[in-house]
Amino acid sequence: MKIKYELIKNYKKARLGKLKTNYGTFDTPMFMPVGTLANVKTLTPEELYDMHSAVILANTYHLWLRPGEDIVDKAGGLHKFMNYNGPILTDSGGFQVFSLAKKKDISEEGVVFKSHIDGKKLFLTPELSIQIQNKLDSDIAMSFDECIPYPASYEYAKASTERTIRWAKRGKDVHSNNNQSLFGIVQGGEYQDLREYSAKETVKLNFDGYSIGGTSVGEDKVTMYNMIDYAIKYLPIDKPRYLMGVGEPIDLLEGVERGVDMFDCVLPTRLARHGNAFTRNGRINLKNLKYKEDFTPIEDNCDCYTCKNYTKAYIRHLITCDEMLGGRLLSIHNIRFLIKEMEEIRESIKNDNFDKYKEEFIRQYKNSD
RNA sequence: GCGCAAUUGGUGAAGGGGUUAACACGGCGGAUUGUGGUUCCGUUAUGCAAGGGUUCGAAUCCCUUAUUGCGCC
Repeated sequence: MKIKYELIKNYKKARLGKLKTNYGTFDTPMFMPVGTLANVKTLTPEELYDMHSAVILANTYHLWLRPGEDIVDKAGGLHKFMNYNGPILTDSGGFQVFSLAKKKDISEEGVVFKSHIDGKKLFLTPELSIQIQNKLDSDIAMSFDECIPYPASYEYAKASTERTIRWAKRGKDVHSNNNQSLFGIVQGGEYQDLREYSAKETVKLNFDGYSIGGTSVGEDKVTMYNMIDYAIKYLPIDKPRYLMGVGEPIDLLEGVERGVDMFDCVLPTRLARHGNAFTRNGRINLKNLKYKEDFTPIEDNCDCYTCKNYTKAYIRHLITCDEMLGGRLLSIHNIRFLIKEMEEIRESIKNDNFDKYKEEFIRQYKNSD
């Protein structure tokens, strides 16, 4: 079956909902950790369940190159391949074309670009992206889009946005996995009328959910929040809304306030590997000398495995020595931090005090040390 | 005891009279938003074994001392 979204409650524009999938039912708004190469870097599925993580995000482009969608198919699909019994969303590869192809040639048909592994010439089309995702057998597939750089001229953004809509239709036409839902992606750059146009045209194609893409590509916060506002009012209330690639603690609050249901971001795991941890008082860098003899947990009242068992001084030691356990322990903490934040956000919506929760969270987060 | 050579930061070192002592590693700090796990950026010797001298100018030349290495009695 496809996913089903049920809107439970509104608090102004913020939404409380339930997302029913073949791998369980989950509350929204939610945060989804990124597992590009069929794993959330350094973590096991059991560890993800323990921190109440639900959906994870894997990547079409990366799995297409290695190991190849046929291998995953032979394994019995992505869930069996990676031993994950929660819902999986696959990104389409559109963002990778934007982020890691130095030379790319975008045409109506698709994108020609070079493999980041061996430089081999690749050609990815909307149809191919969907076909690969069908084989990967994720629960949610994403349309193949072009992520517009920032800044971009109006003419470029308009042409690209219109093409992304044609690509969305082409992908939908070949989509053939009845156990997989398909989301459309709103683009439009920073332009209000293009965001509106993109949202309306994408909705006409009748997807199972809608994403807001093309954010967090170098624009300032105000511009990013505007990008959400411009588009989200044209999205149907009975379908999930997913803000792609956004995951700073404050951005989650800003997104929820505007009506976003789902977020994903590499930040908690990437920051972890570089020694950074989220705390209620802002981000800290465990590499800092001041933690050398700090034998307290990252956060005293955090319920994660890391905080219940390890000290800052020990994690600093691991990170300093480039030991993988350091990145693992910090990944556990950082993901749990965002998931816990979402739990509290949902609770605050339920209790009609989201505004107050948001204000208090931001006040504390920015008042670091 | 005599002769020869060496001594530059936390480390490996470049520079053999011209001004701010190269580069690398390490250290310290920052960045990171649909992940190219090894990335990027900033900073880090007011000082060249110590002292004295020559010179407009010395890590670079000279002298003394110390330490280290090699060779010879």
